[in-house]
This record gives sequence, C-alpha cells and structure tokens, in this order.
Amino acid sequence: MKGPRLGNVQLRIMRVLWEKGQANAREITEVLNQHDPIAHSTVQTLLRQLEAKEAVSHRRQERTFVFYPLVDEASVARSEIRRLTEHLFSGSTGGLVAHLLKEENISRDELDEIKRLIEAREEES
Amino acid sequence: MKGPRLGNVQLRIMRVLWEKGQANAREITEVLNQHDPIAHSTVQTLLRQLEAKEAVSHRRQERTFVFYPLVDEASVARSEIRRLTEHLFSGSTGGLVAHLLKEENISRDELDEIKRLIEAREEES
DNA sequence: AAAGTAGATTTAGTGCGGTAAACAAGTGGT
DNA sequence: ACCACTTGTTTACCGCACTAAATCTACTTT
Repeated sequence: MKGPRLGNVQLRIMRVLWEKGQANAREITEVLNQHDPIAHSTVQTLLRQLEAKEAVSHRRQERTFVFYPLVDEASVARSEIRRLTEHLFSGSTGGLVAHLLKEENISRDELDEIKRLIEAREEES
Repeated sequence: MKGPRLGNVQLRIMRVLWEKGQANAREITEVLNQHDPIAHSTVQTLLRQLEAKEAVSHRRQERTFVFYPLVDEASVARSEIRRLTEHLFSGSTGGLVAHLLKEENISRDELDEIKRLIEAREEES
C-alpha cells in the first residue's frame, strides 16, 4: 500500500507493534491505557481496520490473535512527513527542518546527534 | 485556538491566504484549480468551516467577502508537527529531525542552510 | 452441568473533511 | 422588465477515525 493514512490512535497501536514486534489485542490495550483510557473493544475495532488496509496482520496462537506489523515505521513516517511538507512547506523537506531548528525545542544532545548526521551525510556524497 | 486541526484542502486554502494576506473565495478557487479541479461551492463550504473554528475571518467589501487568516503559519505548522512527533517519535523533535536527515532527500543548499541554523542556535545558548 | 471468563465479531453512533448540487438574492446588460 | 451571472447560504451525502456496547463462541472453573 502506497500511503497508508493512519489516525492518531492507529499510529499508537502501530508503535506498540513496532516496538514489541508482535502483540495480542489485550497487551496493546494495556499499553495504550497507560496513557489514555480506551476500551478494549475499541482497540479491537482499530486492529480490524488496520488489517483491512493491510497495515497489520495476525496469526492465531492457541485461541488468541497475535498481531504483527506489515508496514515498517520508516515508511509510515515518510508518508506522514510527505503530507506535512506537501501541504505546509511546498514539498521542501529542508524547509521543514529549518522550521524545526528555528521554532522547536531541541536538546543539546539531540543537536549534537544532528550535527553528526549532517557530517555523515556530507561524507557520502 | 490551541491546535486547529486542519485537513489537506483546508491547509491549501490557508496557504493561499498566508501568501496573499487576504483573498475572496473566487480567487482562492482559482488558485486551487491550478493544481486540482475543485468546485467553487466546495471552497466556500471549507471557508465556512475554517471560519467556524476561528482559523479565518472575513469582512464584506462591496458585495463579496474578503477572507483573511486569524492563525499564522508558524503556529499551525507547530501544532501539526507536534501531532507528528507525539504519535510517531514519542514527542522528540530531535527524533524527527534525525529521521529526516537519514531518510529524506535534502539538497546541498538546504543542508548548508541547516548547518548555518545549527551554528546560530549554538551561539545563543 | 452451570456459571464465569476471555476472546472475537457484529452493530451502531458521532464528528469531521471533502464533495458539490440546489436555492436565494442582488447586479448588470439588452 | 427580464435574463444571465455572481455571490452567498442551505442542505445532503460519502468515507473514515474513533468510540464502545452487545453478542457470539469457546474454554475454565466450581
């Protein structure tokens, strides 16, 4: 699937799966409940929707479904970022980065990491 | 308004207004039509919705409405980015930047600009 | 066997973005 | 005076994210 548009809660479910590799519905509900209360049936509905758009799949284990991601984090991030840059920065990724550096708080450590990445990037080209 | 969640087309309308400062519905429709065909009444409906959530307002001029933005681009960008980082990068802006540098194409010019911004930022702290 | 429990499936309802036709009202030309 | 055109307003529909109760199903416990 090209750009699987995901909602906020759907994204949080995906993140649980990316982190754990796999999980059943109950485990996901518990993780999500640590942040915001959510009904188990809601999580199940969303898992079904995610499955319908081929973002996750499941296999039966004993009598519960174990879900696992079909799309990886980087590609979802990419398409979300693309949406953002398209509609707010005329498609320029650099414009987005510039905005981030100007307007957002970034810790010193993260800044160092970023510098490292830039240098790494300059090497290769 | 804290986080005025805007849709894709709503964002494109806002961008026209940010660029021009103000515009009537017809002008907006024409700009949008340069990219994708859209009915004039659709634009009017969206302007109405944007007005309902206090993202734009209008004043009457002769017999047409001239719309102007109530929220500025940077703050909308900020809240959209917040949504993205919250749900994909555990709230870490640095994580987003790191992803961008690793996974996205950024031109050499933009890279230089980014370096300049990092240095500027280091100075001030 | 009955009751309880846990999981999956069905069904339902709200809100919103996007789409646009249909309708109303005033303006300008012939 | 009438007709076309422009502009704004009302109304309607679709799809989807989110919400969650209700129900079905199968296993466990007593």
